[in-house]
Amino acid sequence: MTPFRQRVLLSVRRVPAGRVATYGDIAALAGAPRASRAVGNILRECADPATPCHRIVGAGGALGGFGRNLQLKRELLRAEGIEVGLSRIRGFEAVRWRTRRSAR
DNA sequence: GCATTGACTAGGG
DNA sequence: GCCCTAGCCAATG
Repeated sequence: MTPFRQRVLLSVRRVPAGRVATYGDIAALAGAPRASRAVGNILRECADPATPCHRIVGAGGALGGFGRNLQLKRELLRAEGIEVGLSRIRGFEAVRWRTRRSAR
């Protein structure tokens, strides 16, 4: 478990239910605004049950990925009150989790 | 230490 | 709105 990875997972846990954050947001909270890609690699494992990795989406509301369970990701988000289109979050800006530091 | 990979992003066609 | 390209980063072999 590398320090960066811990910061990323920690940041993901800070996202409240019913809200979503982008890989870039998480990267920024973890201290590396440009490491959105690396964040994806870390979430790819998604081994920690305490980490709501399904709340992390791509910029602009793109679903992103979820391994072989992208379908599940949509259901989880939908269950939290987030409307998901074919490949996008509906009302993304409205449900996007924002804080002083996550705002670019 | 270099090369490859991937749940990314912004910009252009 | 979709496809491609070029940067960017951490993890892995």
